[in-house]
Amino acid sequence: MSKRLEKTNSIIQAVLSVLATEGTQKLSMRKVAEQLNMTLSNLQYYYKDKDQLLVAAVAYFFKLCQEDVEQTWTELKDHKDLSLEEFVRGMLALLLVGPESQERFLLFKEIRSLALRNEELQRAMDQYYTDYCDWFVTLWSAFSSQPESIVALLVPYTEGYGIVGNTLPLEREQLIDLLTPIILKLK
Amino acid sequence: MSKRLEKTNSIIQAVLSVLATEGTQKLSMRKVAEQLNMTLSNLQYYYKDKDQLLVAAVAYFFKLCQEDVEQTWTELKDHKDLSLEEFVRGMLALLLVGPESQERFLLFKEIRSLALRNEELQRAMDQYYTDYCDWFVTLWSAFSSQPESIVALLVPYTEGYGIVGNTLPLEREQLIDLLTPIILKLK
DNA sequence: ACAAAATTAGGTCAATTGACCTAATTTTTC
DNA sequence: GAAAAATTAGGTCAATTGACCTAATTTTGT
Repeated sequence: MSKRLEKTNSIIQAVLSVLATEGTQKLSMRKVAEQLNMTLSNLQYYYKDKDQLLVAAVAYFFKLCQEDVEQTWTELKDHKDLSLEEFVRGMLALLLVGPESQERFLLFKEIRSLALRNEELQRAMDQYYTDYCDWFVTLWSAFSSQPESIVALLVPYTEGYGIVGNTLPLEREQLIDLLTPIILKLK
Repeated sequence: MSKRLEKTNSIIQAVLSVLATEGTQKLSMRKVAEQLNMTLSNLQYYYKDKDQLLVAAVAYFFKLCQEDVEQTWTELKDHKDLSLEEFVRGMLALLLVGPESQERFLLFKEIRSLALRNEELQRAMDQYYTDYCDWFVTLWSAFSSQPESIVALLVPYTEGYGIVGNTLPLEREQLIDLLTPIILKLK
């Protein structure tokens, strides 16, 4: 990894850190530089304006998420002794993020908030979700003849769960019990 | 309705209008006053700071939504001649909002963005969703013995659909075809 | 050692914003 | 018609922010 790449990565991590701890409204170039013990000038040497910084940070974040899902998928797949049902339950447990992934989901919310009035970010997010769905379809196609249905069910559901999950009349475990047979029937 | 109430209502409508057209970041006391052809001083005569204004606006918005929901409730009640399947399909068609309800959904997103770093608004939203789920459970309990499951399925799904609905591998009609039998099986 | 890359220091500038304030005037209410 | 409520006018003040700039210095790669 080139020095420049190392640096831009650390910058972007600082952006995400500020975003997670203080939110969109308080995210400024100065604050990011401060967190890195870096000069504002130097930060601007790498990202000449805030927009470029945000776009880069969002791209980085999406890449991280995709890698996470990919890793869990292969881990579950390597578990040859898992039944299909156990596999589905494992995926659901991953997707219906509990309090452990709170920060990540908080970041999702902040980024959504940023993208709301930023066309470039909006496009980037749409692209991310499209790619994510495509990829997810190919994964499920190993188990089902209608992977599109599974994806079209799971992706919006997990998004929505992150928003209203704590106000539902069922607990997370019950949701997994509810969803698992539905997925299994989409063979 | 008292004069004061009329005025505060018009103020709050202006807040929502600015929120819908320009978004959270560009919402300022001055802009709201400007939209009302009102002095900043006068606006501050009614709401002494921005927080009070936001809290009032969000409460108003939720009340509107609740009223909508209530109206749909009575409309559904009057339609006694619908088959269960038609009923479910109709409900799904309503919930999977198309471009027609864009503005309302945009407002939802903006308010979510506001609430992200405002505990009072956060509590208000949670309360709104909880009430909404309760109401929805009572509605479905007329058709199913597990209305909680239906609600726990539909509410997050429709939330998520509003976010990622346009990037899914299935069209809206196909989604309704997919979801209807799932709901019908939860009897 | 030399050139390029990275970094610091230190600034300017215009714009926005929330929070305050007072005095005068108009409108409403009773 | 008098008191209360609503409204205007006009301001101040401190803080933040993004964007921009230049000159000097240090670090790194080769």
